[in-house]
Amino acid sequence: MQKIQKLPVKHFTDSIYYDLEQTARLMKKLGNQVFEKLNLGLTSDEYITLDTISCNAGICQRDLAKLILKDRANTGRILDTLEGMGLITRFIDTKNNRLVRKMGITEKGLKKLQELSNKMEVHFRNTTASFSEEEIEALQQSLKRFRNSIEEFVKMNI
Amino acid sequence: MQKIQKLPVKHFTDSIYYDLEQTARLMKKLGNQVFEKLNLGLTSDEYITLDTISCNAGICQRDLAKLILKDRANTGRILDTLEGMGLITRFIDTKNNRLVRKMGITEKGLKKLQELSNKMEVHFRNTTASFSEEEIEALQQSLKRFRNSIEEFVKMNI
DNA sequence: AAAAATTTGTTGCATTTACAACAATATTAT
DNA sequence: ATAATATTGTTGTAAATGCAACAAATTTTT
Repeated sequence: MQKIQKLPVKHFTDSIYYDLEQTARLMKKLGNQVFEKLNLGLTSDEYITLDTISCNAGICQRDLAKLILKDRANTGRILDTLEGMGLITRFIDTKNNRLVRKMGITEKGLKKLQELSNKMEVHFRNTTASFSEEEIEALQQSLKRFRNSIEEFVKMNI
Repeated sequence: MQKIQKLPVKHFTDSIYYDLEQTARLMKKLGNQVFEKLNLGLTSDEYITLDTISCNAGICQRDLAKLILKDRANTGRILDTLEGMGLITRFIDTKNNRLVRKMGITEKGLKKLQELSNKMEVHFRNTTASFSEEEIEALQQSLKRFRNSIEEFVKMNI
């Protein structure tokens, strides 16, 4: 007798899509609220971008866009802001024989990043207090597998 | 000796936030692309709303907003559209002695919903093919637990 | 009883976002 | 060699989103 695979989605609010989206939204909102409350001088998106640059030295804009989950246009705009604040520097370089704009974090940016990380540490510690490191790790692995399995079906225009 | 709990976040792209957001984004984009490709006459958000109404008869706008993950304003706008298409009806009722606008799906809406579900079935089946029902279920449970644990820290304004 | 706060939905606006079009350059195909 | 395609970043624009302000009604507080 053949095992019948039930459909993965019956109704939206029972689906994996709903759980994923709601959890992600909640996390994002929490981040935004913490940033607003602490009055740090950066939006959470700017902080995320700065952090990502700090551990991806010499990355180009397009590759950065993929990491921070924004399109090229908006990535450029965020970088304009960070550059204007003197937190990053941008320079022309080549990648695969093509001209690209690469960037790196400045001394000032590094200090800002350190400062913000310290200020936020305690706030974020609360949010995952009831989860062990292992549980979080397992969840991340599961999400990555899930993502990999659908990645091929999605046309990314970045 | 005390066990030292490592911080849950070192860098954004290594964090659970990143994995959640990227997975959710990918899923949403896939949904949008399928809807656009199949030319179904509804956006994916409208479909999701219609589906949610269909299994929550007599729900009011605010409660619906929480389910479809939009704020009250945008939920109202989506409902205007669906009502304009004749897929739902809206009526005044009371809830806790307060006047609210409730809604229900129409015959036409039900037919549309059925039609779209059939058309999309095959497309979504592919995307989770490499996952067993049990794995998906486990992931959903994990996400729900995670969500519950942070829910209290987030101020929802809906 | 009066005042303050809460619930619900709508309107308007400012921000964010996505997407297409473009320019410049390099690679690949014919 | 020429044309077609691909990569990268910017600009412009339309749509989506969130948020604050408002109105109407009810509940809670004083």
